[in-house]
Amino acid sequence: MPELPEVETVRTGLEPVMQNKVILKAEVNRPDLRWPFPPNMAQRLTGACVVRLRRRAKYILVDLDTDETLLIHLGMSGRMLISDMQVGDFQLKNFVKEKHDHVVLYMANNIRITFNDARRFGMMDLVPTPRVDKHKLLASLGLEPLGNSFNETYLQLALVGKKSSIKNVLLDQRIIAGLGNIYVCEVLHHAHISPKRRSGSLSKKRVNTIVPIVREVLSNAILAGGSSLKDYRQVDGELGYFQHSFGVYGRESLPCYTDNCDGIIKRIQQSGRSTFYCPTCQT
DNA sequence: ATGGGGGCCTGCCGGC
DNA sequence: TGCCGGCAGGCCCCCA
Repeated sequence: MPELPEVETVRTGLEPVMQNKVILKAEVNRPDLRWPFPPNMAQRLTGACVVRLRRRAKYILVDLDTDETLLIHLGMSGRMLISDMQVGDFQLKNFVKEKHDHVVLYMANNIRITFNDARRFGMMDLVPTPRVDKHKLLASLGLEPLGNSFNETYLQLALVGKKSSIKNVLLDQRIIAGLGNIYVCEVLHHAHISPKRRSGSLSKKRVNTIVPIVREVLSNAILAGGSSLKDYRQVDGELGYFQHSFGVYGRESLPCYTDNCDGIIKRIQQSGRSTFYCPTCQT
């Protein structure tokens, strides 16, 4: 699931239970996710105090007082679970481990944070904090869509002369970092632009409309995530899997929501991935 | 240089 | 009930 808004919601949810807290113990239950964990990850996390949590694109960055940063990506199915524990739980090992609980952090505030990822497309790495931006996976990321540098001129420049479809370009993390399959579909639906359009064929005027729509769609989703984020004690503590209602994604064969449009949502494949759009109002 | 497809994994759902 | 194909919100990597 996790695109930028979901990752931001997870970061927000983790902040109060991790920031300024010491990791008493880290448990690593397998050698890898998508890639091997860094050497001695458990030992390097143990005893570290979390200084702050940041987000870059779909990555969560946990800065530690050891001058290392824990880099986390949730992949397709990664989740963070927050749960209470009794003092000493981590020594007694008496809590129930669910399938795919790959990494467990026992925090000094008697809270346990569990990284669960069925498909294991996620990743974790430990890198020196000053060099985290140079990490192979972060180095080539494009602009944050909610940052100040992302503007009409930037997008025009990024699209000019491009032969690939506007959908694939908006999905390209080297250009805009954080949009995924769902929100690209949503953005293009709002902008009334066909996902099949060659990027270079869009007028400047139409390109310009995309920028505020990206901002709006993402910030609304973050707001929705934030408001669905209850106190972890009241729910199951699962972060990263709240359900939104989407305007076009997943609505194949249903009527288009656009005002005065009587179109029916269609689903096609682009670069092997599903695209949902309205052939009537998206041109 | 860039675009497209394969592959990584497991789970779930619908059809037969 | 069981099996099978298709699908899933990510992204690296290889090939043309």
